[in-house]
Amino acid sequence: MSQRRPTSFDIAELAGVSQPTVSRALSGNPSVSAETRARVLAAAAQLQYTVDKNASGLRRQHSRTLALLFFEDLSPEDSLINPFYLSMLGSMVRSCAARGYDLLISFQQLSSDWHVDYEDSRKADGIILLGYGDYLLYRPRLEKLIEQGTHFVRWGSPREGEIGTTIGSDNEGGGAQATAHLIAHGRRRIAFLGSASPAYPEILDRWIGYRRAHDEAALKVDPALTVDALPSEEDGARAAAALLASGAEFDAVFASSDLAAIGAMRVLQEAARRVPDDVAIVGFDDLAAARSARPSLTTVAQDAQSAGAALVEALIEAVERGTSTSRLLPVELKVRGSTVSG
Amino acid sequence: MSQRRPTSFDIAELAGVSQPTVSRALSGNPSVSAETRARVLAAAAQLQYTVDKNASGLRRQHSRTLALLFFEDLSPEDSLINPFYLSMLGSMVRSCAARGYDLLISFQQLSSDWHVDYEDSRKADGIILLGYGDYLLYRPRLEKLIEQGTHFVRWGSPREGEIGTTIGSDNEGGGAQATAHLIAHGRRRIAFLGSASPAYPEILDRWIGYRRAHDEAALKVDPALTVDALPSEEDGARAAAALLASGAEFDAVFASSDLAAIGAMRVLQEAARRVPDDVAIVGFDDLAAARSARPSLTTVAQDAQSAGAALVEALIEAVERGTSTSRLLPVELKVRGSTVSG
DNA sequence: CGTCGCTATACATACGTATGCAGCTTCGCT
DNA sequence: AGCGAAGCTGCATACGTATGTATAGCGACG
Repeated sequence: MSQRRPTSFDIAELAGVSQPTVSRALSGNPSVSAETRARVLAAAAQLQYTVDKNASGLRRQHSRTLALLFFEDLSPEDSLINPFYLSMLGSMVRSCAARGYDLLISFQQLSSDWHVDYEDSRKADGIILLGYGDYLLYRPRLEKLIEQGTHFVRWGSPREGEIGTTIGSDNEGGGAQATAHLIAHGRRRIAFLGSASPAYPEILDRWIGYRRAHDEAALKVDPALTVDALPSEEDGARAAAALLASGAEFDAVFASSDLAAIGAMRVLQEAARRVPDDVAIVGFDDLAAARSARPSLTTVAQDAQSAGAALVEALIEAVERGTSTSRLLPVELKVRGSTVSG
Repeated sequence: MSQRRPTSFDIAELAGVSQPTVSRALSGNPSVSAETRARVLAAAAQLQYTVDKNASGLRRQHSRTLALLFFEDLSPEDSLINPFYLSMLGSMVRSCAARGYDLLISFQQLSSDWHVDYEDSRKADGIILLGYGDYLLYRPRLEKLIEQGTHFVRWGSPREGEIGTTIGSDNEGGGAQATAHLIAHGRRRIAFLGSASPAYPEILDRWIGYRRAHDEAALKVDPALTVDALPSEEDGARAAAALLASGAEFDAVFASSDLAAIGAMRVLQEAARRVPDDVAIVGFDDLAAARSARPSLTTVAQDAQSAGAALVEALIEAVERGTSTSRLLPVELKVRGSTVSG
């Protein structure tokens, strides 16, 4: 019953033309007459013909496939991907589909050997890199990719001296906005939950924005109020606990991620600090969880839809035209219940 | 600088053997002597050779790639994938990698034409189907897949009369457990937020469990307490509002998904019903959001890790051996603050 | 000592497509 | 009418791999 699947030769025979003509007709080559094209299309439809992508890829030396590579330092086993990346997934898939590309997906431990051989093995024409992780571990891999001539685009912090094409949010601007918002509402001792280390450039940028807002308000940044926290609920909780234990005074928290903010909010509430009366909290990302937190979380929204689309567009541009440009995406402060009552 | 990538002929020349010997050596064919194999492997490593998967796939007529197909009725634009599916993603990717398969990812609107041509176009050897949607729309597509001889596995409700290989949680058992738990804590008027319609077999099964638990406790099910709700926060909120508006008395809610439960909890709290004192709430899925809800949400946990692995294993079995078996995965009730105080 | 059998390798080929090139037809221009 | 050009189409081929079949080498046994 299930016959051998039809090839372009079968279409050719049915349409009364040669196989090359079938190939040209289907690919929209203008040297095929309209009448012939119509016959070929009809035959193809009749036999439910689809191009064999293996053969096509072999012949054309590219696959019209992009590889999406998540990598994480943390959570080696349960590999919980950062929800923000996940929310990009939809728009990446849609953008790929709109451009006729497929999307291959994969995880890597940053600490692993990282044989990024999708492009090597011709399964993908280019790679989208997505992940938090120690930049000092990360950067040498990027250098190797460039050396190999691999097309890739990454989500990160586009700034001077960055390597490769980088798409990212305006982290510094977002950090400044968030902090300025807190200052405008009378907060003076604002803790930063994140890391001012160059190992995490995105978070560093948010911290730079935090500092800039202080400068602009002629306030001093107290180093005791900066506590390391990776973007996870557990780490945010841990950092908030450490902050409480340190005895430092603070009337606001700017967390470098929503997850950390939510973890911190839980710990602070359990310690009987009222949010936002005693402590105002701002996060970063605008995950769904930010909206459903109680109180709802004021946060700097990154536009995951645009981000995913921008990554795909940039990579396709790199693959097809060899050029590509880094981009900085705007962010937007969403004011909610964790900073203003009511 | 960036030379033409090496082929098996280059390896052959370097190792002083023929191209077929290279192919056999790399694929572990036992007819190659250990000494020759070692020479070939060394040459391959030296040139950083990787097999061209297009050529390999063309020759072998399969791609060692699986396609993952999300489809949704709802949210056509922002395409928010159900978080539970997303949490399967990790284990699916890992399982694929462990078996040497790649994973291709795609979305479909259930209402669209659904040209599932991944297998047709030889990009994938089989398809994993994941999604909520009206089963009456869904089933004809499955029949077509079977007719085409496509290998596929789907996440759903494995029961009598189901078509194709289906992996799913013990929804009926979970529904019964959740309901029995509420009954055991003295609740007598338990609302069900979901749908008792055959269009959503998983949800129907949860409702059947809900009814069975009532039967076993010699309680009557009040039809007025069953309210339609799709698995989304908005719909859960809407359903809870409808329930309140109906004036029906109830002292517990069993929501057929965590998202709906969280939406309902918010609405009930805003209506000054105390959780769990006035209303106990149980969800289904055990998303991360269930843990961070306030109060934390009692829920029936589905094991996303096992689920993803089981789907991949079943599909690979179908692809490689032509056999495959449906499986029912156990669930576990997680008791938290939304049903018991303290 | 010849032949058989086994092992390890080489030879030849097919998978299905896309494209450079050649050839044919038709038309227009002089 | 003759010639060139342009528009379509067919011919030949290459992409890189995997595998069926043939062959060479070698030891063993009658």
